[in-house]
Amino acid sequence: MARHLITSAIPYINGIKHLGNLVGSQLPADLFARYLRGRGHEVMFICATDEHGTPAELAAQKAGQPIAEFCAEMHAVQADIARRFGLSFDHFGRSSSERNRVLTQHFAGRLADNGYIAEVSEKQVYSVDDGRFLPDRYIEGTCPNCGYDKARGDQCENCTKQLDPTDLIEPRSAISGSTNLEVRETKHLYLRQSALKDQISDWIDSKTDWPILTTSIARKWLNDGEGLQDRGITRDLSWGVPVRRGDQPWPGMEGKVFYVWFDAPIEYIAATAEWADAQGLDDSAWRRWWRLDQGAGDVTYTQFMGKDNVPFHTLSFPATIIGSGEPWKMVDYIKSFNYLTYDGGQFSTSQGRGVFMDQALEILPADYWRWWLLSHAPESGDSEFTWDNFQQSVNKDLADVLGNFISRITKFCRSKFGEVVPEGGEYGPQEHELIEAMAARIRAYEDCMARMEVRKAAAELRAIWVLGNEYLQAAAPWSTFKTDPERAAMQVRLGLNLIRLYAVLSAPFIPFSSDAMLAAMRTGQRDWPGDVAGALAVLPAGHAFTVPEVLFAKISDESREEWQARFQGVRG
RNA sequence: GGGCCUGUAGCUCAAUGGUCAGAGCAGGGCGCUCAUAACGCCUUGGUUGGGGGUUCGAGUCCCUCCGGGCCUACCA
Repeated sequence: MARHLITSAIPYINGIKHLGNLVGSQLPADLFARYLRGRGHEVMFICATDEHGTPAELAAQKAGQPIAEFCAEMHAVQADIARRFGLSFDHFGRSSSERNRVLTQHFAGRLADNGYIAEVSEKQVYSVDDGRFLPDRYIEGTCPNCGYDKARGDQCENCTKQLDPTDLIEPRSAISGSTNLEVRETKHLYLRQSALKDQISDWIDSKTDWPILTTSIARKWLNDGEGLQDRGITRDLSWGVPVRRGDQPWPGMEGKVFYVWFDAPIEYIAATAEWADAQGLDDSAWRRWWRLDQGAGDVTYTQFMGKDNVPFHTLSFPATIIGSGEPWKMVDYIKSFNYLTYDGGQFSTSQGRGVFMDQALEILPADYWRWWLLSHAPESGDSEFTWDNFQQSVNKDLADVLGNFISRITKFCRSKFGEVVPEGGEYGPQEHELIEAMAARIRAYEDCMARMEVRKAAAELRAIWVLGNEYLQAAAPWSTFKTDPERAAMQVRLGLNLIRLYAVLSAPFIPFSSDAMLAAMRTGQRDWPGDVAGALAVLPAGHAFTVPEVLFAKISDESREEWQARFQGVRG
């Protein structure tokens, strides 16, 4: 039994996430966590909401709520949706927690003590009417290059030219439209990543088994231009972790907060502490996951994230940890994902394009989404969601291959033997062949899971389901029943046991259906099958079961067309 | 502009430089009748984006051209 720490990139607080966000981090992390738990390992699966930053403040403002209230509400909403998607976090924390405030300030203090913090004075655009400094992209104006009148301060979306806010002609606040802008001097703390570059670079080089997507992004940032640059870790905002040097004030930094990307990864640690608090445990309970000097030496730590998060997890956060000089657990494996696109374009939170998590659950059970998303996870490149493909895959895999298998065996049993596992008969060559084939498939499935090859794991699981149909076809209990009822009984008994086995094996992908299958078989025995023959004898003759309702209703053409139309345009 | 990823059957994807480039779906044929008109078996289908090169051997390595995507450091 091993100990696995798993974190999913923490979703931003400003709204309900779409399916692209889900498949890029939380869902595969959940798959992995459920699998490892199923294998009997000790798992700590952590997620949280990422609550700081300008977009959160603006979203709250737009909603007409105080920021703290807005975040509390949105956190509850996201937590509820996550639960309904079956995301099995041990704790779903909040980056605005007291635990994170203390830890973030602690790390900053340690970094300063070790000489990895620089104070830098810089000039930034201040909007007098908004009463706030504006990040570059919140300044709009006319592009000096192409004349586009909605160019942003960081880049013109029309001609793609990189811009500085001061390049813009007639600049205005993207928040209020105010042109009452001025350049003000402000002081910020910078994390001296450049001083840690060699250590980070060596560390990345040691990770030879990481996905290319992960290491290539890291190397690009390490080696591009003049190499890894220092990064500002404070902002002039009111909502965030107040800048302090450990538990001491930080002279000259009054009224400023830490940059959201500085405190967000620290929340992985803080959320584990929040978990301990919620469980009524003391600090040693979470430190044994995070401190190498307090029991985390045998922990394997895996992070899941979309590719846009990779620089922060391969560079900034490691810089924070290394720079602290303290023995914190660092990540062992980073599984990163490309993007899921929607019907040829991008999912877009701002434009409401695509399917959002709450909407997805309104129209179909979570397992439908889980299965499709995971079996089409964007691992080697971006992958595309289309309603046609979704309907076809889900109907074929879940309804026809798995669901119908369960129907045919349970209903056949009921009609010939009643709702009880029948007695009699002994295995012949077909059964031994099945067991052998099953064992090989399960091993392949385990290998894929261990390597976090999500799509391949899904394909193996599906092949395992197919074995059941192949067996039934070959064994044909409906024929043997006529001449050799005992043999038919043995075949049906094996078929019923396959359902339980499938429930156990499928649980990481489709946990709700897995529960329904076990409930129908009236068993709670969900041990991972070490010995396949034994696993197929768990339900003994005489064991009562219930023929389940249709587990996976098919998606009709009418529904598909309706949803296709509904989600084409703007959310609403 | 620079960098990275990607291009394989109608579709979605596999393939440590080494048998005849493989699966699933879709298409075609046959079988079965327990089952959600489901399942099983067989089968059609590819000049691996184009062109050069290295090699005994290239989907895989190199060069070049074409197409798609992403990143480029103050959104997170």
